Amino acid sequence: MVNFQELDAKWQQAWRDAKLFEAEPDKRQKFYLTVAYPYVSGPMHVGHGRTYTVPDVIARYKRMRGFNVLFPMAYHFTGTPIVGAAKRVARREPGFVKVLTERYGVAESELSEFENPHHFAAHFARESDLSYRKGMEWLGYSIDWRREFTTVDSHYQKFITWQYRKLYDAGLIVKGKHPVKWCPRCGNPVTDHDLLEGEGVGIVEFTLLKYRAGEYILPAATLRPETVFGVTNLWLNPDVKYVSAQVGSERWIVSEQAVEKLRQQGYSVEEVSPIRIDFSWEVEVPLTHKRVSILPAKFVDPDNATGVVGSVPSHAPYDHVALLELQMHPEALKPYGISPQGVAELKPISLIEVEGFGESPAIDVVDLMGIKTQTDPKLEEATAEVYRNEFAKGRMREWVPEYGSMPVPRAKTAVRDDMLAGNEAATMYELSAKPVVCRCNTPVTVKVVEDQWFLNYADEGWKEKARACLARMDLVPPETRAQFEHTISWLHEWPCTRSIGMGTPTPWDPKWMIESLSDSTIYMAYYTIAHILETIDPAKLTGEVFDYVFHGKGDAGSISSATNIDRQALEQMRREFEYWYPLDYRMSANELIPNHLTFHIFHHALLFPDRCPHGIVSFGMAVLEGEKMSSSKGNIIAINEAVREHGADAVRLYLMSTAEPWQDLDWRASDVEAMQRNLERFYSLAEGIVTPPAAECPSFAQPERWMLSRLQEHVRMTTEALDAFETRKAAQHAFFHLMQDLRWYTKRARQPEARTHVLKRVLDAWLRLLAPFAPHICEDLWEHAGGSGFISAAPWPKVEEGLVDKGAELIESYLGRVLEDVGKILRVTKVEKPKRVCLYVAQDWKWQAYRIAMKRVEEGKVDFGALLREIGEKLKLRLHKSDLSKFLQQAVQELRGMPSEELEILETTEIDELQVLLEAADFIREQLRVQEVRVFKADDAARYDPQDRARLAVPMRPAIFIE
RNA sequence: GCGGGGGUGGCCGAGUCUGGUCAAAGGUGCCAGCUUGAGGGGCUGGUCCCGUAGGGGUUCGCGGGUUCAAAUCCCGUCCCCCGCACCA
Repeated sequence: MVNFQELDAKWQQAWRDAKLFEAEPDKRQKFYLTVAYPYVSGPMHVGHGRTYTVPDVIARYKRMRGFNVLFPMAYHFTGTPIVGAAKRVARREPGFVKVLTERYGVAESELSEFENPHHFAAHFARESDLSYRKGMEWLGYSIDWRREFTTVDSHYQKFITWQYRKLYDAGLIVKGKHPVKWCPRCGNPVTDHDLLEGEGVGIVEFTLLKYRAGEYILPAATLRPETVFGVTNLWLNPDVKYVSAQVGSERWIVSEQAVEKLRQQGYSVEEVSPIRIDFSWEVEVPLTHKRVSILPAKFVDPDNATGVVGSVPSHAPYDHVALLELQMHPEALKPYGISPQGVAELKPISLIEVEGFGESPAIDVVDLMGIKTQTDPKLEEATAEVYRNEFAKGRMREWVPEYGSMPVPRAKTAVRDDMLAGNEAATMYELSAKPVVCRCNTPVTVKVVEDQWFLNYADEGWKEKARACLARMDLVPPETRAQFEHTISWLHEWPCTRSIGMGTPTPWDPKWMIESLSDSTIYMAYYTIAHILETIDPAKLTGEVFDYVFHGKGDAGSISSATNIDRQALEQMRREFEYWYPLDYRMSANELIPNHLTFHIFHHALLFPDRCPHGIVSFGMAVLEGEKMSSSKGNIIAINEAVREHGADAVRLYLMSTAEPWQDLDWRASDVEAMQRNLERFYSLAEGIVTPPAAECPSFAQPERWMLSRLQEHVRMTTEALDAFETRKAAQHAFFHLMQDLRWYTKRARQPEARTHVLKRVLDAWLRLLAPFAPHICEDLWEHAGGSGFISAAPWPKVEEGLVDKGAELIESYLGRVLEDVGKILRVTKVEKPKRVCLYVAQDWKWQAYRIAMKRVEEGKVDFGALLREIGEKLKLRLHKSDLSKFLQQAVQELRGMPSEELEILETTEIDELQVLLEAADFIREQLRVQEVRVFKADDAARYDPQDRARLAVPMRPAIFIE
């Protein structure tokens, strides 16, 4: 049994000692690839294992192809989740603490240190046995660790400062306001990680339509401003406490609960006093200036927006049902002094037409769902149904002034914008669902943050640059291009600063931090100089330094004297950057295309216009036994545990051979175990090949020619696959398919010396093909086999065209088919122990006729009669026309179904069936476990053929007789 | 809804662009035989249905079409997954 753990450690140490992966600029062609650095909010799990093994395999492959490869790694600390996790420790949340202590091996006594986010992050980045650094080392990644950094290092912060100064100076950063989820008690914005309840809840924008009633304004909240043309009345809830308040220069009436929310959203709200609603008021609808009455409705929720709602019964199920109830129970109106007659006369006004619905979609849906009261919970669903259909398929009706026949989405924004412009409306944000509760147990609200900074991805000039960059890029898989293009068009202002979390202070407004996605767009450039920067006092890293290194501005001498940085260090950085950049391939998750990866393109297009990245490889997701993983809940397989159990190479090979990088990967423990066994088998097989002394090179027989030809095929396929990042396909050829061919060969081989020679030759190439996937085992076997140096630095095998032998392959598949046919017969006839197998190969005239037919088939249409005549004349056959015709019919049909490639091989190969079968007779006998195999020509008068089978013989298909 | 991707044998998945070698690679699971100190490992064979001669039948979400020929091309239809932002 192999001790993989020992073997892994041995070679990892050897690589370290040899500084094998420390990349320095030199004369060779470079290959620079990066993968998204990990966000370290927990241990490295098998999903990360896949993500980071792919670039390592590619890096190792490219190195063997002779490239000078740079593969660096860093850690992302920026943002809030790590801070959030530290807070959870500080609160000693039982579930979270349990995961940390029981699952992730954090000692109880250390917990207090984990209240510090830096400690928390550093622990999972480097310290823990489950950390990324250890995981990557244990997996044997060929990373240049000298360039490692974290995004909160002061050197990195200087780099981000430079980047954002540049963007700011380019006028691509704009100021604005935007709504965030906010915890009033913590006084902070909150993210999903900070929530006790309400994960994934969004923020929706309400338009407040200003209904006028004398001196008052009743701001009715709606998600659908375009329906203002269908308003029949206003709803207020008689059980709700309303207040009047001075909002700017206006006097608003809103629910008590709305006051604080309005304030948080930037409204000045003063002189708040309770007010009794007088339901006899009439109000004036904005835009249409129609006068409508106020009616009581229980469904109006004071906690939702303003607690004032306009009624559009034709298009809002709630409104329709509430109105219906009032019309059926006029007595309910009495306490409010409302005339039942007026209510009875209210009719829904239809203003949107929707295919597949009648006059009023709301009424249709309510009827269909059998909803009777405004407290029916099904109303939510009905509302969603109506909104969805109207938004997707609806058009404004012809009669609607100005907006007539407009599609609903356009009318919606047009009406809103026009009303806002005319001060007939205002905007208010609200959570899309409730409750949303902060971890401090306080309900979350929406706050409008003022003077937020945005990256202006809406800038057309910038978009154009990004598009130009994208157009030159290689995207893997190519289908992602549409997604990138779409994202570039659709992306607009992105809030790039935050008030909480870790990160770099915004250079011109240090109370803000650069947000985490925004500080991870060009760090690939940073890697090129990271190890040199480390030797420099960060205080000296002015903008001029980076201008020189990245843009070649100024000269090293004057910058050196201005900053006191060693001139050589400056020049070296410039050299490194010029050598390595642009980046060759960037790898990341495909779910990041809509932000991270597209930002990456935008920022490069602007800051490194001449050094745009060459390509992006987008990865699929990873799941665990079909289930999603979550590190905060602990239901993950830590990659380090898997490596300890199965060895690095089994894990690597498993991850690479199960799915292509862009496909989703499902980690299945039982399959990983199987892979480990496969590798053990491989190891002992290889040892068996290595051990015997090398044999002289005798002449090759058919099995040898076949094996060496197959090897070339696998070399070719593996190479092509890796060039296309198809790790799965590559692994299939480099491991499984080659293994299978080798099994066949060992059965087929007859001469021991040739066998030893060929096996050693195959293994030499095989180890190198497999080295990117299973580097530890391959190093070990390489050493045993007497290979020179590290296999990690050995040249990649080349296809030896001279060994490609399609004829030998044809013969071997012919043999395989004969064997299969005999096997089939044995099975069907249930003959247990056959005594004798006789094979009859087609007589010469059949072959001659076959070859003529082959030519005609290759030319295209076959005139059967002409073919029959041609053959008759040429061969001067003395046999029944019907025999020839029958044979030809079958032959032509078979030939027609043959792919042209195979037809060509068949045509150019002289194959002597009799000879082939005679030589393979022993082999066939062994395989079928029969006593005797006899081979005849079908027209051999002396043949043994008691059942006259021989007449069935066809070229490439001998007749068979079994006793 | 918008944008992107996908539905293949017990399971995972290749094959689809460029129609024919496709009853459909490979892995895994299951069954049988051999091997071995073992029910563990290795090796060999089988694994849609029927068949005592290499054959036939029915299959690649569903329905239709094009073609000598369709898992592959076209039309329709159902279902699943991912992203839709201020979050890594």
